[in-house]
Amino acid sequence: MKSHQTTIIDIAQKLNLSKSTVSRALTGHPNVKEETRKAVLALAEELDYQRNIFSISLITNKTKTIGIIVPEFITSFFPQVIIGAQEVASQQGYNLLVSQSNESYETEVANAKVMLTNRVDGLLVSLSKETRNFDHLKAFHKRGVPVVFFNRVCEEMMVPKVVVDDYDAAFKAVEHLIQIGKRRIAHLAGPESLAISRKRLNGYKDALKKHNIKIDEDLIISYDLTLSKVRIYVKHLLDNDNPPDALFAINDPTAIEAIQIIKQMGRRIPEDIAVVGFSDNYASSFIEPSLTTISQPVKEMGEVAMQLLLDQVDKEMSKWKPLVKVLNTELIVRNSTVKAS
Amino acid sequence: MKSHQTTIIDIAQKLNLSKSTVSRALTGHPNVKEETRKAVLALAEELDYQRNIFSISLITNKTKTIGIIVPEFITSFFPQVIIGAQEVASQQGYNLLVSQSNESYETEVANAKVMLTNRVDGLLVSLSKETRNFDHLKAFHKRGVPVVFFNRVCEEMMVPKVVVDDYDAAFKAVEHLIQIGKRRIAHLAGPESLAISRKRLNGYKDALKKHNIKIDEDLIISYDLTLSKVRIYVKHLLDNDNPPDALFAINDPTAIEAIQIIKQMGRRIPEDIAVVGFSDNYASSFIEPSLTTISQPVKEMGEVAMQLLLDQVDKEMSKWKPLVKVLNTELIVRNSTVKAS
DNA sequence: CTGTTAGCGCTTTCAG
DNA sequence: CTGAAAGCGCTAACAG
Repeated sequence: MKSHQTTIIDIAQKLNLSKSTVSRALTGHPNVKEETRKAVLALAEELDYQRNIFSISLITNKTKTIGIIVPEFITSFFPQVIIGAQEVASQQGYNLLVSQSNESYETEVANAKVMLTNRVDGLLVSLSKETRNFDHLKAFHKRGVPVVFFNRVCEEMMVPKVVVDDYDAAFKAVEHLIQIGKRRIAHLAGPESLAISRKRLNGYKDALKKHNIKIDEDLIISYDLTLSKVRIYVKHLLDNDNPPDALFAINDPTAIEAIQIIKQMGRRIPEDIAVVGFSDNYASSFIEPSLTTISQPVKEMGEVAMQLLLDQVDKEMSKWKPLVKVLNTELIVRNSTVKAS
Repeated sequence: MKSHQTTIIDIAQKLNLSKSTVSRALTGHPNVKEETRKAVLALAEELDYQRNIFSISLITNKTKTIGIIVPEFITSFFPQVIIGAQEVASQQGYNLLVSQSNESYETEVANAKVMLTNRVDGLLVSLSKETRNFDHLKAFHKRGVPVVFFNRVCEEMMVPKVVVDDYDAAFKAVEHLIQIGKRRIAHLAGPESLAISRKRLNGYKDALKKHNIKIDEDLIISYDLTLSKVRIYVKHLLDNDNPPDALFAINDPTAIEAIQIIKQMGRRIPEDIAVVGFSDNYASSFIEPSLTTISQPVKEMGEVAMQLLLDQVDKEMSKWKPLVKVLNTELIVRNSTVKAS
């Protein structure tokens, strides 16, 4: 005795109606006698009828589902973006298929394939740190499925993107360090493959230039975001004849890791070395000392990205516009640079 | 010029074969001449053919998709469970449809509906703090879709569950506080609707009983997990003639919040008041003082839950077994109870 | 307002 | 080994 799903046919038979009439009643088509409609709706309710999404998708070639691929959701950044995206999507009748690449290119490709197989109507992506080839994402365009990037964007694809002004934010962060009197400012940078790494690095460099501080390449360390490696770099920087008096980290998890190591090494923050992060993660306000950082409007980022994407869905490809939205950032000054009095 | 998806018919025509033969070649059916198979596979590759999942689901009534509903993914707990679940699922050819209830009963119901509409083959759930009615989940059973709970389980449904021994873990935590000399131990408990709240509360009480400490109901505060309210309760507890000398919090986010407030109030941790949490979140090791807590095998929880679920999928309902797996916990002693020497 | 018919793309008998 | 035909559940013309 297998459980049978109620179908339109079941309802049609019991009510002695044609399938099409039942279908019309169920979909709110005008040409149905009020009485008939009520009878159908009542029976549908009673039998717990549920439209079969597959037959509909088979006909319409639409799924009302948006895919989203993020690098990770251990730190609070991406989850909050997802919350924003989720909200906008469900308002407009779309579901979200969420997956995480785990910062691996291979997994990202696999995820993309799943999205393609499940025929998402659109795709939201923030790239893994390893991604340098974008064929798996271009495949969506070949199929007429719009793609929108956020945070970690692909520069070679002309599609909508939602970012913050990473250059400007980094500039602000470093200038802040200079203003509190720091001169030897180190930068723990991200991998060059990511545009955000390059932009933040440029902001760092230009802030130094503006204040006539010579750029010391020894103070710039580019790493692959594997947190366990931060220890090596921080030790390398501090166990030096001429150690830095400040550290600008590519992101908050890196900064938090660095702070712990600096403390273990017995240096004072911010007196010996000030620290600035990027993104204002959940933990950044209560690590000790609390972390000065750049806050990004995370939820808004998800909302805007989803809206940009939904604006493309259902439009012809030729009408797609590669809009780039730049959201505002804010420097949050905390104890890792300026001690509370 | 709309983009046309390659179909079996396209391939059949170009190769002058029947649809069925192409289909057989594509699905690895034995009765196909090697030569034919190769030709089909080659052309499929060339034309970037992709099986239409809807027609298949329409026939098989399966989606190879598992749904998972969690209360939130801001703290690191649930994301890590999801990672474990994801891994097991994809190994066995299943995709994951992730959604979060945001601790709201209504949203959980809406999410469940989405899962039902998308015809997931199985559902993994950790309940929202508000959920007291389970009709939206029982609906899955009516449709022959298996459900497995983890962490926040539903006691009235006889389905597989993956939990830790919350009673025992709480007992261990409180006994640890007693062993370091604490006697007035407060408990910031979770809402009564959640079984984990009740079990941890019982563990707390029984540990006190075992050591002949009278239970003081004034020291037990049950709250709804809204972090912003922790301030009120901690103040209430400490601004007292006879304040507690220890606090056992229902979970780590609560404990972390409490620690910050206790510090702001100028009390010393652990001398004046020791703090213990539950779950070993990402931030717990680096808050200051670092948090003594109960660690749960989060990733394993996801893996086991998914395996239990997949064991039901494809089996007849009559053969489902409501296994309950209890995973091991470990007390992690850190500076919030015992100062590092 | 209602019924009939023809598919959406695929798998699965049943015949060779 | 291959082909023809039926049909999964629904919608969308086309006729009344």
